[in-house]
Amino acid sequence: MGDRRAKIADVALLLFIERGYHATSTRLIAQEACVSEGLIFRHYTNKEGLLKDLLAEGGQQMIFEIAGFISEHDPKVFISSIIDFFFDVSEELLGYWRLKAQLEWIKTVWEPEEWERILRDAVERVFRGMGYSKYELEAGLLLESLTGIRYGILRGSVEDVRELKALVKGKYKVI
Amino acid sequence: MGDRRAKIADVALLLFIERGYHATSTRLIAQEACVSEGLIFRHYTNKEGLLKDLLAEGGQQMIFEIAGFISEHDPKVFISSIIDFFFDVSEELLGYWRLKAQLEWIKTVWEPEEWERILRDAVERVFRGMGYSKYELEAGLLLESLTGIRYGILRGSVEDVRELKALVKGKYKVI
Amino acid sequence: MGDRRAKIADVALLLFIERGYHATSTRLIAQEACVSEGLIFRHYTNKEGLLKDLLAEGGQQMIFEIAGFISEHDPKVFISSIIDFFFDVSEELLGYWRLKAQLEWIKTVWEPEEWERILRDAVERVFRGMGYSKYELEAGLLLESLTGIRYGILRGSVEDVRELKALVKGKYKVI
Amino acid sequence: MGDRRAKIADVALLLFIERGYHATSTRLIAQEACVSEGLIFRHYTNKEGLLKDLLAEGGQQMIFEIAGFISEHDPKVFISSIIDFFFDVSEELLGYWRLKAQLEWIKTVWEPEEWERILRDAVERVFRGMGYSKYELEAGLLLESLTGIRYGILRGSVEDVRELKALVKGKYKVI
DNA sequence: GATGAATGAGTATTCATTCAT
DNA sequence: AATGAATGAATACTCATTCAT
Repeated sequence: MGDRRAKIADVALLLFIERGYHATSTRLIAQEACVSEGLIFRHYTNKEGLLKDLLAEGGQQMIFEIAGFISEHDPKVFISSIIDFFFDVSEELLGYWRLKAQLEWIKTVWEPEEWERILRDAVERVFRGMGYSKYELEAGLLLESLTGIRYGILRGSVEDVRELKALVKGKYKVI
Repeated sequence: MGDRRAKIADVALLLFIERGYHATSTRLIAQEACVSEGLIFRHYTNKEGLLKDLLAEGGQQMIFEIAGFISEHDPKVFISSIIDFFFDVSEELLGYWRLKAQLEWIKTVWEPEEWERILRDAVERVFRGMGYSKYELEAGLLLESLTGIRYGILRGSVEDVRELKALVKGKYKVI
Repeated sequence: MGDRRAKIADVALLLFIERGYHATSTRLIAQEACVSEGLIFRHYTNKEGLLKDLLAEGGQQMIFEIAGFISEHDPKVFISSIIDFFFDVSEELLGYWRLKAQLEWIKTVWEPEEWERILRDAVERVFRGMGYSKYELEAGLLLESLTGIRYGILRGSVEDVRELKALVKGKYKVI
Repeated sequence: MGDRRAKIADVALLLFIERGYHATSTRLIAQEACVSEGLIFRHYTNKEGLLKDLLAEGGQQMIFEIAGFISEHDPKVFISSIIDFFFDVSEELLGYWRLKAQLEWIKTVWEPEEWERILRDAVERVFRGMGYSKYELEAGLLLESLTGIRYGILRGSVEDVRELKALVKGKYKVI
């Protein structure tokens, strides 16, 4: 009953995160999703196809979230928003982040996702607008630092997320 | 000739990084190391044992590198050193970083390595010594940001490493 | 549109010949015939049932072709006709021949088809009528040789079919 | 104990003949050969590799058998020998013949084996030496007919092999 | 220490077939 | 008559690991 394809995707995301993509067998996915193993391959060409689908969907949601503040004109509001974006990991996208984090290190050459390029462009534009001469460097620093923090949050090594966010916003004088 | 065990370890590290731990077969390791597959299991109980050994050895080297600045009393020198530590990835430890990055996201519960605890303690101590009231938060911010930057360096998303380091040192007024 | 059953049969025959019976999936048949996979099993109980149907239909056509000369009384005309029959593979029966050739070697015990028995009986009768003492042997020689030639034609190892036919007819003095 | 690789090859040949290449699973081969399924793939890259090996080995034996009469100068002896070659299927090569017969019809484009080319060249040379103007045609007729007869023998449709051979030799006046 | 043949459990994927619609 | 989602068993092949030598 209902959408088995979605069920497969949900279960797969969960398992990929827990055990890693390679360590998760299609048999396990099928068992946990209560479907036959064959059904996975009717809905997705490949195990890799299933993975890519998961990543693509997450990427789309990411772009949607970013769209909310990307055209903000007030630099202070923009920077505050982007800090929120990295600190407040929505339940929905939590899986995507973890999956991405896991896969990023396997392929030798890393290719930024679309949303990452969009974000970097926007941050650079804002910093240039604020008169920074080294706006690219400043953008890089902000984004890499925020990414590091987000990884810390995902990993659980950041104890007080709210306070840390306040600290970062303070450094950028946007609170 | 000579130390086949070391050859196995070297090759394994390289392959684990390139293709991922799970996607690297012991057969491939043996082939690339020009030894028999059986020999791997004479030197290491397991494929997992080989992995753990690699991580442990890297961790030891990490502690050794940290030891160079951990007891530094001058806060400025200390902070400058820790920034150097994260920015200047020694050729030798590059593999360890990549391997760690890859594996960090598979286990659900993340356990900090010994060197990570040592480092955090030291940073907190220094910040407290400098009179920061929220020294733990400041330590967290520095470490997560630097980790993010290091990941950025590893994956190639930081264009000008030297300039970025100068920028960070400038922010902490240690240059 | 119209006769989907026939469409399935046509496509199946083609694919069985090209790729072999076992290497042809019902899915592929369905795709190429532009019908759903399920429909195959409405019209034929089995994949094997489909195969048997194809063979049976070919066998019937074979009998029909043979009927044209089987009751010929003049031995010269009869022999000439049977040589024509083996040399001039009608477009329609080409698929049947190929399919038969392919399957003949899989079952350990080979059972001659009805048309093969009819043919052998007729040839033996004619040779006996011509006064051959070893008419069975002569019939066997003619039929096995012609079968060999037909296989040669099918696989393309006979370069000049027309000339070879003339040669054979000459040997039997029926030209 | 002993040569498991040879055991695998023997069993595989037998099964391929009985049930057909595609209908024979590697699992079955392993079971019948009393080895693990994995071992097949240590000795042969592929199931197809195993098949090719079988065919290649048979082809080599074929060339060896042909070598016995290929340089015969007396046309009568040569023709007599080649007829023997097709009529007296050695126990050892029986499997090869059946396997070849089975596979010949699956691939669309048929490529003659080395021994087939050697044989055809030799027969043409002999017929030319005998003064036949259409020596190529005569060679083709002999070879295709003999192939047909051999298939008949393999299939069991030739009742008295010895007598048929005498009949053929008589036609070519080599007895 | 070192080999390489051997294994058995496991892998992703495909198969013919069924069945509710 | 016709579909297409769904299945479970089977497929070729790979894996980490063992063990006699």
